[in-house]
Amino acid sequence: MQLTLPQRFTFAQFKQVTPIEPSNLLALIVERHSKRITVKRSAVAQENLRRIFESTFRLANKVGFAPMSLRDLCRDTGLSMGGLYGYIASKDDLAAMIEDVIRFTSAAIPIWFSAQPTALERLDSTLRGHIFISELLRPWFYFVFMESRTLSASQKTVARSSEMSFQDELSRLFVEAGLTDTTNAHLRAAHCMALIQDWYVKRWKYQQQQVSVDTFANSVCRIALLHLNDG
Amino acid sequence: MQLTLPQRFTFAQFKQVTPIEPSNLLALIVERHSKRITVKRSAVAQENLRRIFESTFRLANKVGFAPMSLRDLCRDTGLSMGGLYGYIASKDDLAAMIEDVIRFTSAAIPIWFSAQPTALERLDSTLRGHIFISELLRPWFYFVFMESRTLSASQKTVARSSEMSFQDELSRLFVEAGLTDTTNAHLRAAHCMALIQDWYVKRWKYQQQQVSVDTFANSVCRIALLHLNDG
DNA sequence: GTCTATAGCATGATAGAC
DNA sequence: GTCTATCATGCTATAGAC
Repeated sequence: MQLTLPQRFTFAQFKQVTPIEPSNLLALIVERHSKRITVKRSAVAQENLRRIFESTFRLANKVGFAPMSLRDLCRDTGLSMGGLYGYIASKDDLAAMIEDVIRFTSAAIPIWFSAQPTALERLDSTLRGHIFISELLRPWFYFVFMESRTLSASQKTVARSSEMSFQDELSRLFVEAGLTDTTNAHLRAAHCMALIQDWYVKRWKYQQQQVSVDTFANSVCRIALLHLNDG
Repeated sequence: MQLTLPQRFTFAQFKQVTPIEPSNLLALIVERHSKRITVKRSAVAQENLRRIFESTFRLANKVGFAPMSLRDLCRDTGLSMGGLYGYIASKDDLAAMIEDVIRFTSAAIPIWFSAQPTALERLDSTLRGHIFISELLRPWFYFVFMESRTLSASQKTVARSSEMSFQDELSRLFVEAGLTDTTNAHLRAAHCMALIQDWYVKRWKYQQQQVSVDTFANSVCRIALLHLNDG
């Protein structure tokens, strides 16, 4: 699916056309995990899942996912221990469901803007798209950033290759936009990833300085696209 | 204490003059926590502490600090549960000792280069200094980055104000170097922090791309100092 | 579909021997 | 200064009532 947006679009403009947003995520998750979720009425399932994820983010961001007990999660969601296990297979499975959302989302972004005419426009849009979707799904992105290192070796490989595939996409766009030195293109792409991740990882900093998401996106795009012809 | 180094110094040059390095950290820690550490012979204490930190970094980076059990830590260090408590007051205290090292180090960096003649040189040196010291003490920096969010509210405040005081120092240097827009200076300083943190947080990425610490430092300094006169 | 009750186990910390 | 043994607590996950 491709998105139609003006050049240098704003967060407000993005919000109106994005196919992925908090309110339709739950239906997606219920569908992708229908084998596991025993609750049949979709509306009930979505509401309880919404509470489960909301509570998980609140508790995990306060004490970390591993120390967060399922008893705390039950108290916070209003579910019982037994009830909770109608929605998740295990505590690890809960983390894997969240991971899956981010992997799915990250893979979708470059496709949204693949039809734009110039490499510079695709670059600018892809960066903005990533920043804006991470703003909409901030707790999900934050969770995956912080918890992915504690996954099993095989899951960690999947998480890293998902991140690298987005970074490689940026790299290719830099080359298309005129960066002939591929080592430099890789490094610049890594820098872009680092800047964007900072937006959802160190949010307290930008809140404190009252930096808006549009100001931030403009700043990142400016750095990324600067001097694209002198290496 | 101030350091004498050439402009755009390399990691090899930095290593020869840095007052903080892995081999003298332990003496510093023993001194700063002498009230708590019951072991009197300093050589024994330092060797056991070295093993405790080494094992903590290995285990915490594999499964996280909270899920790491003190039994695992004992198995890895060769100490018994009782023996371990001669060195740490509690599991939380162990994390606080590591935090303290990074706070102490981060506060020292700007002073090392405060006597350099121009703001541009101070900026370049301060950035390199931070990158190179985080290379030397990578496990320590990584641990604090990952675990500081799970600290108590008061400890979290201390950690954040330590990070902000370094960032504000960068901000001031940007203004001295000609950035008249202070909002822009703050944003640029935050970007610098994000890029540097990426060096020790996502090391696997740079190893995979075979980027050396000197190449990385040059790239960050280039971005940081670019167009310092056009905002 | 959701609850209560509990099995089975691992944890952080300490007491006291040597 | 380091050990072994032990305590009290809290955990994940499940069984079975309703």
